[in-house]
Amino acid sequence: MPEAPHIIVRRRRRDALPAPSITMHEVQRLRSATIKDVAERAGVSLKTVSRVINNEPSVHARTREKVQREIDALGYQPDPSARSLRSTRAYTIGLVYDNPNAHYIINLQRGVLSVCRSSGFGLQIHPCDSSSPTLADELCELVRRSRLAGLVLAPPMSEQPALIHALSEAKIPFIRIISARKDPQDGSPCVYVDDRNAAYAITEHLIQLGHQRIGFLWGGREHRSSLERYQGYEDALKDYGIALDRKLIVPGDYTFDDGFRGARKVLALKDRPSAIFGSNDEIAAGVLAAAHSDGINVPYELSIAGFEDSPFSKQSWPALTTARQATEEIARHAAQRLIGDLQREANGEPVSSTNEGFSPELVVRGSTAPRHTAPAKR
Amino acid sequence: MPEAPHIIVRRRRRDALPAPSITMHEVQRLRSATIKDVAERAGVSLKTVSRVINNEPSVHARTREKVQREIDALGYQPDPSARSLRSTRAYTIGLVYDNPNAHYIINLQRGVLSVCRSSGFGLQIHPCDSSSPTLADELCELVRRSRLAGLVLAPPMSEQPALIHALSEAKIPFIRIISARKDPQDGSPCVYVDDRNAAYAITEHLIQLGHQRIGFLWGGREHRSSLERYQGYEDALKDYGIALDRKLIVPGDYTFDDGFRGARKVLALKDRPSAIFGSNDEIAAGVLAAAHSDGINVPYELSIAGFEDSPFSKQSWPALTTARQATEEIARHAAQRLIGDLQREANGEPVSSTNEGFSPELVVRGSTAPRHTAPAKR
DNA sequence: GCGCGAATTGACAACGTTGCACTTTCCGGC
DNA sequence: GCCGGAAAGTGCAACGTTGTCAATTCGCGC
Repeated sequence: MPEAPHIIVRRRRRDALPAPSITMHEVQRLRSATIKDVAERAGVSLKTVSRVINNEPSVHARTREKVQREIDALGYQPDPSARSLRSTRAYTIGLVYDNPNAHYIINLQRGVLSVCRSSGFGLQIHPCDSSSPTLADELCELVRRSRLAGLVLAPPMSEQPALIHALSEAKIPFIRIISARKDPQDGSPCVYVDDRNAAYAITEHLIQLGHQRIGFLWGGREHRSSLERYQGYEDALKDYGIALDRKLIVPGDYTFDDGFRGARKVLALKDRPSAIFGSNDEIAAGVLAAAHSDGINVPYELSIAGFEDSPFSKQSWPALTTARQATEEIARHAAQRLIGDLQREANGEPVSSTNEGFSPELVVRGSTAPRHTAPAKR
Repeated sequence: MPEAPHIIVRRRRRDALPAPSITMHEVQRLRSATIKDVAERAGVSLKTVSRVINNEPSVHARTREKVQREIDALGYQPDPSARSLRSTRAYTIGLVYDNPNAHYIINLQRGVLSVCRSSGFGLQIHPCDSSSPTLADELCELVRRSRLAGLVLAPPMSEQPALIHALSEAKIPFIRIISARKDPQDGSPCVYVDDRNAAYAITEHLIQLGHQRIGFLWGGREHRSSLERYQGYEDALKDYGIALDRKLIVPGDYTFDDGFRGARKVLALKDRPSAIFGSNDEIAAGVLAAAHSDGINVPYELSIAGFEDSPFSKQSWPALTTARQATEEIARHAAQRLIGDLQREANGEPVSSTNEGFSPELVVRGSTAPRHTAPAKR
């Protein structure tokens, strides 16, 4: 009976709670599960459970599954303090983003958080200024101070070579979420999103509706995505044999105001476009406002497409045709990869070397229609 | 020699470092001092050092000084993991929210984060399901597991008496952000936002534009704010001697779809309203879409007002008249109050007893106009 | 069956701190 | 000089996890 004294101690602790007003059942629920609980229920040792939690090798598949079942059943989550006290490893990751867009960030957080929860990592959010010259120092300092195991970098930070280089130098593990057509294979791990392909699909959709003169409003150049989206647009025009008209292409940032201004500009042309592709939904919102304020009927006189599938695109009138980015899922995969690599590295296993890719998908809504449609009479 | 094995292990650990390139001195610096080191040098017990660190009483001034000298000499800093594993005090607060609206959440986070940064606290974000029956357990669990010093509760969690009661019972410090006309003085600390007053201002604005028949679309009843906003509406009608017409008042949730449906309903009335007040911007967006789809000109045939000043309200066409909530500032004050109270309590000082209040302010944009204006001709 | 290396699992200590229950010391009043 | 009680200080266990190393089981060729 080697366990007897231990059990007695546990009893004492529980009885020490304000007993009269709390039933045993409630106490059970208030107290969170530990490895010990899982181990007892699964009929294995503490260490084996620990192995399962940390994805360590040399656990039999059957055992692993049995343990995992109990972990799920109990809703067990490892205690970060205890973990980092005992091992030298850290169990919190950082999510680094600038603040382009609340909806995007929230989904990013959701995705990363869901992985963190299921793998027992903590999450530290870190909004920052992507244009700060001391950003690299700031992040190194953050990692050191908060004992972060690694970083998830959102655009545009993920696309700054100097920053990436500094983090590599400092041996800080990270995963980048970037806009790219295919796996860049540049040696640093990333999750890539094929904006170019999605922009192609949007442009193609407009062309197939009969549009030949399609305006394009750029997003900010600090975002790789703006170039990719432009290239998708260009690719489609080329494939369909439509000549590029520079006058229809306007630089700008990912903002409502630039969308408004850019739209005003191309709509003032003698031979104005019958469709405008805004590089994101906010730009498209600006285009929509410009059209409305000029009394141009959307979509009958002007088709408008955005990019991102933000809430705005569903709530505007007409609702925006756009490209849906599975931000939450992308974030989940990024976090998965980072944490997976961290664990594999800790176990001396080789880390993954191929990067995952996503492609946003075309969502057709009311803001695009065939060219030459008569405006609705009211 | 009960300690012998211990010492051997320590040695081994240190020797395991890449020895050739690191001098003993550097190893010392890499490994941070522990209480044990301080205690040995000061010639007192571990516990006494612990007392000094935590400013506990029952330490002789002479001893305290001696220990403090060694702490300074060694540059000792307590290990947060060990600390929070063993003790109850913590230096991280939690931000608890359901997910109504990305923009609101981001601002909440920003405000809380800015205070956390300046006061050396960590922040743990915790999105959750406000309707979960086990929410109270979940939060207690979260606090325990993540060693949180306290919680910032956003609506609607902040308005669930059962939850508040459970947290109080569990002696978990928290601050609530709630919708209330004035300091509720119910004993639990809060920051209150006078939605009623702001809704009054919006309704008054519509009335002053000449509107007499003003539709009102409710938000979700689980939010105290929806009641407050309704009451502000009612107050204004009463003050201006306008009879309440139940047919103009539609229940619903804080959603686009309910805004759309609600608007359709009141706009189908024989004597339809000339203005509609949606309880938030999302509802107002639905109203706007309904108006557009019915070919009703906004604002000339129908004025629309929202509440919240979300990005949508600036980007829609026409832009929405709304009430601006200084969410970030409110969050900042809430966090300030929580952390301030925690520190005061730890120092044995009295905690603050009066609550702070805010009132959103009217923002007039293009979606509201005087009644009887002729529609713009195009 | 048997032996043997590999795969799997387990026992135990240790991470750095604080809570608890003590013991020792100090001090004032008799 | 002794007593009693408060103040000061101590020792030990425990927090929940992982590292080390040893024990057990498995699979397979003979």
